[in-house]
Amino acid sequence: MAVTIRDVANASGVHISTVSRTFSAPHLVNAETRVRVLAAADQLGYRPNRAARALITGRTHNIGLIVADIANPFFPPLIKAAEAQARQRDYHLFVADTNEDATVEEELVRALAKQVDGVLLCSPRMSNQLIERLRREVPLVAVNRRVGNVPAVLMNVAQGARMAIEHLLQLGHRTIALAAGPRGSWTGRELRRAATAAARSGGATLQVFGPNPPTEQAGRALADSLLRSGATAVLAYNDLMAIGLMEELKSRGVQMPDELSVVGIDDIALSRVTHPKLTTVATPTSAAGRAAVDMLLSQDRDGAAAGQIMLDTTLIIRESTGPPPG
Amino acid sequence: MAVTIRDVANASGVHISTVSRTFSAPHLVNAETRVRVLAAADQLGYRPNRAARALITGRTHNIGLIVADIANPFFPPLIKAAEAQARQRDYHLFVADTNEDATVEEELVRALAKQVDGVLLCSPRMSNQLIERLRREVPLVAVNRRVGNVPAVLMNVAQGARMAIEHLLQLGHRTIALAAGPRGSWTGRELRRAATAAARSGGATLQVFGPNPPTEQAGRALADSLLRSGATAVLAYNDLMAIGLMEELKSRGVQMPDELSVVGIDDIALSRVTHPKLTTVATPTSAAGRAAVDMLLSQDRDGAAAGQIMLDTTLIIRESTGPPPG
DNA sequence: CGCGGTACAGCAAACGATTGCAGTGATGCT
DNA sequence: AGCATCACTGCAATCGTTTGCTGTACCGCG
Repeated sequence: MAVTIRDVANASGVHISTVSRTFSAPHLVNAETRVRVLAAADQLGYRPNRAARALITGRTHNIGLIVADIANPFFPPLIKAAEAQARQRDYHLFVADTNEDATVEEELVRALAKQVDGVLLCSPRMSNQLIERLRREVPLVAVNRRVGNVPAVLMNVAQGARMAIEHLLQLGHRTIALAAGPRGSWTGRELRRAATAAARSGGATLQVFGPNPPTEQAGRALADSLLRSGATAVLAYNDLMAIGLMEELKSRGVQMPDELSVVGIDDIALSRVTHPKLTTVATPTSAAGRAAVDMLLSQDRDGAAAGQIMLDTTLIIRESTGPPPG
Repeated sequence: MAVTIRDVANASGVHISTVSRTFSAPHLVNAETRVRVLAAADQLGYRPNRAARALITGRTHNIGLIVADIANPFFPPLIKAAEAQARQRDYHLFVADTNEDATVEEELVRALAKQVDGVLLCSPRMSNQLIERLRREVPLVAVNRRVGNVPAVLMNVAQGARMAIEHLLQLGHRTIALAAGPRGSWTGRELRRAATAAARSGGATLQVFGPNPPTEQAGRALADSLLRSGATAVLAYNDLMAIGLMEELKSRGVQMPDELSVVGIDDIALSRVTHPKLTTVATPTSAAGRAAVDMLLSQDRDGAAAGQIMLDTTLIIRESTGPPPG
């Protein structure tokens, strides 16, 4: 019932190999023949069967994208950009969600390995060791994680953290809290390292709270200890936590930024509509999605390792930061 | 280099067909042989090649999910639920984004048709006629769109609209505005029909503004005409528009809900953190994602049309609605 | 003892494409 | 004229599975 290469061959009076070549190596077939074949093909509505093609060429023209949580607003722009870029290169994108679970993550890579040409691992939670191992089974690009020389697209959160801390120092803050992210997050480690260094060199103390899941919920839960800590400003692992925290504080009547300054990371859409609007470090998620796809595909073609790239972040000052009280 | 069924056959001293049957029809192979094969298989790390399997069985165990805009916060929970449900049934999910473009939509269905067992069409923008035609080329489930007897998962926005309007009537509003959605949206038509009816039967007027793209931007742009219209309450096509509108109004110093009440639809995560918090009609997106996958797969098995299901919505009253001024 | 049945396991033909190789006619060069 | 070259096209093997059919050994039964 489906129209195959054979139908096209019959309809245009040539051998199937000629039809095949019309699509995959047009310069090898006579111009007249080519138009005849193409005419027949689109009159019949022929589309090459990708499974058959994959079987013989070994390339599926699919790529897998694995994220910790599709519903986390950080990811959709990345997914969107990756999908668009992939499609433009005639690739289709599998999307899979691990629910922040490292075990699921591994299983997913393995399950996908055979039916994709490569996998994009976004903010993976698994161990370095495992990533290096999986890399030998399937071409991989890590996003937001540096491990050995595994090809990676990184966002410069260290730089972002520095800018954020310097912004707070400049406002006069001397006791700053860091609402840390989940264990196993590369971004989280970078953040902590850079924030600590920046605070110290500015003569301030940085108090770390965590690890925490990267959720609004977790942000809420932090309100208590934060309030007791005496910190006058908080830098959160991501906007989601920052927003949760702000919600909780607001419900307790804490004025922001007058009583406490809050800075997030990511610049998700949400952060523009909170009250007060969130000061945050914007991460280039769309660019990262595109870059990751490009890196994966070029790696795939060359066989060569594709290196690692680091994308800059930007501090966006809105309304949730101000001078410390008193 | 990859391990195939042949390697497993060699390692366990049986014919490849026996290996194949060990996986796809275990009852046809002797218990002892079976354990031998399984042992060999997982020692070698064998995974059946889905392309080869697809080629002969005609079933890819993939399904396609097409949405208008991945970054629209309405969709990620739906995608997430669909992906989880699919995976549980041993299916993988292709995700594709149309950028709200009906032409891209059609092209995507066609491109995916050959390599999936079915397609989930979420809030499609294309014509009814086209949907019916495509349906003959590939199993389809429409989400948020009723067309003929195409299998569909619907959300009862009519009921939601009714509840919202009644809520506003009860508060005393008599001039209500509807910020309409995009042309070609089934949800939009339902909404308009139900809202108009509910308003009329409550003795109020409903003024329609639109069509508009379903974006924050569009909501912002509506502020002017809305303010001039004399309406004391607005029901928006979705939360995104409602939020955009609120942002714009806030920047002009309009107090909500005192001077104007706003109701959204969808209950996206954002709507809990705006100021004031948005009163909205919650749509069961996760349930819809799961249901759509189930419907697609059962349709696929039975060949029979799978019907249409309608999921209930809930009115969530928060802070953006109150009595009209004066 | 022979016959039918059962329970496995192997054989080989598909599925729909790609691709190295060989064949053909025409053309160019000497 | 003869030979090498070229441009094209056909042939057939191949990718990794599934599955209908055939073969074989064994069992129970009459």
